[in-house]
Amino acid sequence: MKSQYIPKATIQRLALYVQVLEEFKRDGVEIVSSERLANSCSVNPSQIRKDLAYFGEFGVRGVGYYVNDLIDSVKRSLGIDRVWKAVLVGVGNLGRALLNHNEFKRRGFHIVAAFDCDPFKIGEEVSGLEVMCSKRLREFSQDIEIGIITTPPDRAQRAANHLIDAGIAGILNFAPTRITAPDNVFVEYVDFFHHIYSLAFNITLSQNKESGN
Amino acid sequence: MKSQYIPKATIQRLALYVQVLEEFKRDGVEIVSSERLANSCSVNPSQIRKDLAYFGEFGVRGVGYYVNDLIDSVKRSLGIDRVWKAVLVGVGNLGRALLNHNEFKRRGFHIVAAFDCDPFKIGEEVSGLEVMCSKRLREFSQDIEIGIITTPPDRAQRAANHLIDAGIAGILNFAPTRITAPDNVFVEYVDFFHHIYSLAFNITLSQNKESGN
DNA sequence: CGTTGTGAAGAGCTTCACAGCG
DNA sequence: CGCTGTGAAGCTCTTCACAACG
Repeated sequence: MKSQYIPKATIQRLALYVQVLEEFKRDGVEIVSSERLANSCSVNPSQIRKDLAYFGEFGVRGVGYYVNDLIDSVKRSLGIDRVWKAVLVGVGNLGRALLNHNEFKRRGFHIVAAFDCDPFKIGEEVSGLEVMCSKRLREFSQDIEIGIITTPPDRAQRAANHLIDAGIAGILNFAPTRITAPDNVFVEYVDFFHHIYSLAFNITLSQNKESGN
Repeated sequence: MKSQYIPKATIQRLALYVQVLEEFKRDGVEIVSSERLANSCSVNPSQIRKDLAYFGEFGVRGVGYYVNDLIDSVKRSLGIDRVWKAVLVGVGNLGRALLNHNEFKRRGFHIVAAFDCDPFKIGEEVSGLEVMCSKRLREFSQDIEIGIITTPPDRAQRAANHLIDAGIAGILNFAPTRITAPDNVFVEYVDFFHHIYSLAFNITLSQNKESGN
């Protein structure tokens, strides 16, 4: 198959598969069937086989998938089989928490610099990095691929502009606001309020259903 | 229209509309057309009109939508026109950052208690709340609707079990692992690594496209 | 024999196009 | 006249069902 167009939803699931497969690996599981993996991910087994088929034939008919090999294959498919260099803009509560979060390094995303425009924060050391003025971002042009925005919403676009000037390839935006970027810069939004709103909606709906009887 | 079944994707977009509409309001915009709102949200205008139609007729033909009224209507539709009581389990870096994050209160989600199973953390005060042993969660049964999990992955299921025992209605899970819960408990996952993986994939793909010519 | 890989069918979501209405 | 609300068309993604094959 090895098709060219891959659904966005497939990519999100692949990230989930990696997570679940790494738990299987930790537990000493060596082989999984699409059915077993599907149960752990709450998706349909065919879905998994189709998702994987976009990238190659990773399984063995009559047997299943070798967990270690499949982890490597999926990581390679996603492009996370190497180190990515990132910078963070906005050293507030959330920014600090992320800088101290070892998981980034463990998963191959190395945060190599931290920026903020608050003069009181500049020069401070957070998690081994000296906080620098956002205007110095351009000096890092050669070095960086992903920018992480953790500023307040009203400064997010300015942070994005600095990152774009520095030639960033992708932006992970934690600020609760839309940002605009040229087409060749990918933007992903992380906003847990959208998730909590979704909870509120579903709970409300189920409560109405109960009392509506 | 006021249909009964509402696509999951619609709910996610409604959360986005609220965000963008509140920015319009801040900027003094009083009326928006579906087209203008659509541009700001990067969606199709018909999509917006259809999404809203699931809940009622909020617009004025020939005019558009009154921003203030629409914010209220969408919030009411989502069930976020009232206060929700929440608790947080896992007072690590991320947990602390969330407890200090005023945005929760501002949006009507009041975190009324914080729990952790580490004896060194119990009794500590974080953002005005005394950290309590997770086993005491049941004492809050009457009072809580949403549980926020910010434990390490290996303790997430235990945290979830405590929350479920306490009769929680929904769980927002920040731990990078799946958790199981009965059908009447809604679970939402927040995992920014899925987003960063998605960036890595798209960047890799576009780079391959360039060099592949 | 059992599980993958995949074309075809089905479901669900998005967009179109225009009637309805202020 | 202009913009909303909506049935119908179009499209994408998911699921089924089974051939392929180790």
